[in-house]
Amino acid sequence: MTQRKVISFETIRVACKNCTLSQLCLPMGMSPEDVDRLDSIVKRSRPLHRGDHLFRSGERFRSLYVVKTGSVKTYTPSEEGGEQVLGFHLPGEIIGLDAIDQDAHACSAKVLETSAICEVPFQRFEELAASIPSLQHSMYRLLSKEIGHDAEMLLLLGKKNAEERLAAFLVSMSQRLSKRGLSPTDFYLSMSRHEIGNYLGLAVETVSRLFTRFQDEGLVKVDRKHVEILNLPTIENLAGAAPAAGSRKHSN
Amino acid sequence: MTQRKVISFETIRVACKNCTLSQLCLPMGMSPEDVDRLDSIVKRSRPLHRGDHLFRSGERFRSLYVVKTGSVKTYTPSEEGGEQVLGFHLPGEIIGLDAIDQDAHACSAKVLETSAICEVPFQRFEELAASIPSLQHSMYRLLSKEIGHDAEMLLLLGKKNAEERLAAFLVSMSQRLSKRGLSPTDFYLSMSRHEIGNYLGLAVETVSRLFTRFQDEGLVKVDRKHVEILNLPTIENLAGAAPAAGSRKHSN
DNA sequence: AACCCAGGTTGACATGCATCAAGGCCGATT
DNA sequence: AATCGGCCTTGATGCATGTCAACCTGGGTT
Repeated sequence: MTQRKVISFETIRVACKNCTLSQLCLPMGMSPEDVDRLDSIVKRSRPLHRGDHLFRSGERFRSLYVVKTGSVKTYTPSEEGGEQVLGFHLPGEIIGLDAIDQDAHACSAKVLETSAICEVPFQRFEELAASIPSLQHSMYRLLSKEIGHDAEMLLLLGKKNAEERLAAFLVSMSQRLSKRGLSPTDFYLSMSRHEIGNYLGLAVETVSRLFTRFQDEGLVKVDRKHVEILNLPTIENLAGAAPAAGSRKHSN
Repeated sequence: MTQRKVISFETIRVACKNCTLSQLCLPMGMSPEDVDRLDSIVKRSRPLHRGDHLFRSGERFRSLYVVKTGSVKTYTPSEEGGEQVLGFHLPGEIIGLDAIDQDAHACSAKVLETSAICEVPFQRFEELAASIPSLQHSMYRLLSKEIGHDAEMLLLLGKKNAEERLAAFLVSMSQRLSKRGLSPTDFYLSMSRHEIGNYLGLAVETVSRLFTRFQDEGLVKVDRKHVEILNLPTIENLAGAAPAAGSRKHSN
């Protein structure tokens, strides 16, 4: 986002310790020497473009990926062209954790917009982690956090109605972007309505109608991919567990 | 299940290396000495009973739990008594991985039937793992596997209809039980229809109707909690991604 | 500038499943 | 053995959301 005019190779290959994401990425209390060691195994490639794949389902697992700028979606391609979107990944977020177990990727990762991605060869990382307890623990937490996040999605898909799902989606985007120092109320969605619907278990048409409704209710202002959140508290309420009063739905 | 007539304390406190679950639990290639070290940190309690809690949402995270016999459900209790069932845990399966990140349990774990549970104090385990690479790697895989499993559930809740969900549930039970050396086609469900419905994002009534339908179609024989699977291949087909031909549902 | 087209919106309709309601079954309690 | 209560089943009905279809819109191409 904030980039110098002259983009030299050096600028792109900014070290972990200078990365704006370091506080998200690096475990607290890692010594400067350890950071250098970690730094030395991280690969940084030239920017990837919309449609590029980080990896595809079935490929051998080699590396984890960290989004530096841009965004990535992960999805499981199915037989006849259909797919299930598993998640959207914003700067500071890690991709590929689910592949450790089988030593192969079970999902594909596609870049949604021009993005900078760090690649972390897992085997080297694992060796490094073995000698840095705080890194080790950090890795456990990362994996654990992913599990916790998935549990939230389970609740969303299992118990929430369309309105609550889209509200939760907007809140999630808002929170994650603001954590990155970006505006929590004004942002661009890099994914299509189609992909949002797929992710939330809704039809495209439903997503579209809900955006319209939210706008009519003065909760947001939407223009194509540009979203301005006008009334975040109300949206947070909608997203929250509480189903509309009088509904017995899923109180089972 | 297969238990000696005289259940002495010694019998219950069977060491990891003699545990029938050891091949599920222990990473391949751990030396006997390392197994002993692991063994020494595992606590084994007297059997727990239906309704007992391993832990409750909000409690400080201290230990992981492994089901030896019986079954456990995890769930997130919500405001007004409602809950979302996150999973059912059978022998050999681990509980509590999601709590590492926040150092606190975000869900509760309740025993569904008389069960034997191993408790693994996490801090000690982490120290131990740091010095045993294969254990370390095994732990990563465990966490990763959990993430992969959650992704499957996401797909189930996001894209499958009621029939596919119940079929997938039956297939999952069948596979997991058979991996424990139990019958893949004849078993007892320790959870209620209510809990199954909650887990699958369906109303109790729908679950009940589907069991009836499956039985009418000759796929299963159901008597209360006792399930006999008569036509596993067909059920596997139902569970599989493929939605009924002609349906555009969720091909988005 | 005219065209094209993918993505998005909107309307009309269909349906799967939740909801509501009533009754049945079985184990527990006395 | 009679009573009770929890769990399960079955039937009737309604609604949220998927589906189908038509149109709109803006950006890219020639």
